[in-house]
Amino acid sequence: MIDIRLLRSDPDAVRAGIARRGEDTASLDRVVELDARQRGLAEERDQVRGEVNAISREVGGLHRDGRAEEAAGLQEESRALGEREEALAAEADGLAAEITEILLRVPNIPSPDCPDGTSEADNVITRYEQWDEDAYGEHQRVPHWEIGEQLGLLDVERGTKLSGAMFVMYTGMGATLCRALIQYGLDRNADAYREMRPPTLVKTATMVSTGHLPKFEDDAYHLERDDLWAIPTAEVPLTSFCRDEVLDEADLPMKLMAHTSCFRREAGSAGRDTRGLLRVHEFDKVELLAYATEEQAPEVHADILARAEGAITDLGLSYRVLDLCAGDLGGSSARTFDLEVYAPGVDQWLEVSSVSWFSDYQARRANVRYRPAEGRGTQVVNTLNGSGLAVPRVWAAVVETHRQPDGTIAVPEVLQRYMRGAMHIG
RNA sequence: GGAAGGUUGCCAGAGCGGACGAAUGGGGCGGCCUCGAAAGCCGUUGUGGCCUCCGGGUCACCGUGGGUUCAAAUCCCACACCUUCCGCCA
Repeated sequence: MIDIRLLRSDPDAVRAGIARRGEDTASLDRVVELDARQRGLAEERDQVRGEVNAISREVGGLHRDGRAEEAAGLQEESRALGEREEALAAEADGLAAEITEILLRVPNIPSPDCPDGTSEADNVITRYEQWDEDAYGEHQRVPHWEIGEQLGLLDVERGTKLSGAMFVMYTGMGATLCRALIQYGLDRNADAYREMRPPTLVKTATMVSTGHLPKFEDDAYHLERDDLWAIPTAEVPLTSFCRDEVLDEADLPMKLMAHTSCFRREAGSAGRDTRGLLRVHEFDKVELLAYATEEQAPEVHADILARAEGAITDLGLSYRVLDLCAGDLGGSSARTFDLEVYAPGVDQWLEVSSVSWFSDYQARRANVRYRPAEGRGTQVVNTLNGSGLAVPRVWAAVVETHRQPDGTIAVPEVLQRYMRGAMHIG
């Protein structure tokens, strides 16, 4: 949630920021107007409450002094004030609820460093790593679903039989590779990130905290009977780990990681990338997340990006880094770098990590604060996160990139220890 | 799923209609004492909203949401969560 005080004191700046996303800013004007009315009413309500409190104290005194009969008039007066207070409170609460409802749908203000642009096409490709267009042989130009079928690593048909389209069944060494990637992703970050294992079903409030609700309701699986949501990423439970808490500055940055299943309805993507592992409803991912002060945030952002890159590099994959433009930024993010890995078999760049800085947007929703070492009061923390390793697309890139002329797959060295020492698949 | 008990400040724990933002103890912080420390003593110690002539003022918060009352931590109702026991179970 954006800071309503900033909207109040500098509405033009907020409008300009939101406009960079190509979003309509009319709702901001509406909030400014409602906020002014709400505060007026709340102030009046508090004043009336104060009068009621004063009278009650007086009545209390009269009762103690055994002059209860003298209190009747005051009680009558207070009752009338009470009715007025109730009316004011109802109106003020109604406006406050309306403001919150709008504000929960207003995205974050992009960082000034975030490039201009209105769509995916305007994202800035910052750099290519380990990539040589001409370095790929014919044996690498086979899509992973074909390789998976040849070597018995994927069973697309049976996955569909069980759960429908865009659900996957990994088989044999395919499943082992899946697990190896997860363990690899966790182990290489365990030096600085505390491993967590959160629940994958969460309450509505948990989804609201990260910004996945209310605006993106259609993207998530919802278990109606129990009113629980299947998490689209471990970002969701990890961001709420400290919800409604006040941390010590000494605890920051607090770095966490978790492997979880992730569930996405992919509502807007029907018919796109339906083959293989490019887009699936359920997948495994190792997520890195941190709570930090605003001052620490840039360094932590760089750390997560470097770690996400390191995992890809050591798997021997090619990738590129994109600096997302304002128009393509996720709603909660202020700045995002996307990592896209090159999969030669499908000849596509696959997004495998979004490394984002959310400023205090999520933390304000989640109400996560910290007590500064110096000075009084509390401050809202900053949150950052990114995928340390997202299994299906990395799995696909590994299989396609490391396919040998004889049709087998060379297991990257860093994974061998997690695959019972196997150096080849097939 | 059934039964009983519980939820108060950083922690423990009192309060069960009025002077309660809340006793008392512990912890933290500051000070005294000391060569230094312990002990002891004194003081201090929540969060948020709004207003502010920046001195402060005011309102809210005792699990959550309603209700009763001039007045609710305290009474009533509903819900959530926790603990224990029974049942079921990986």
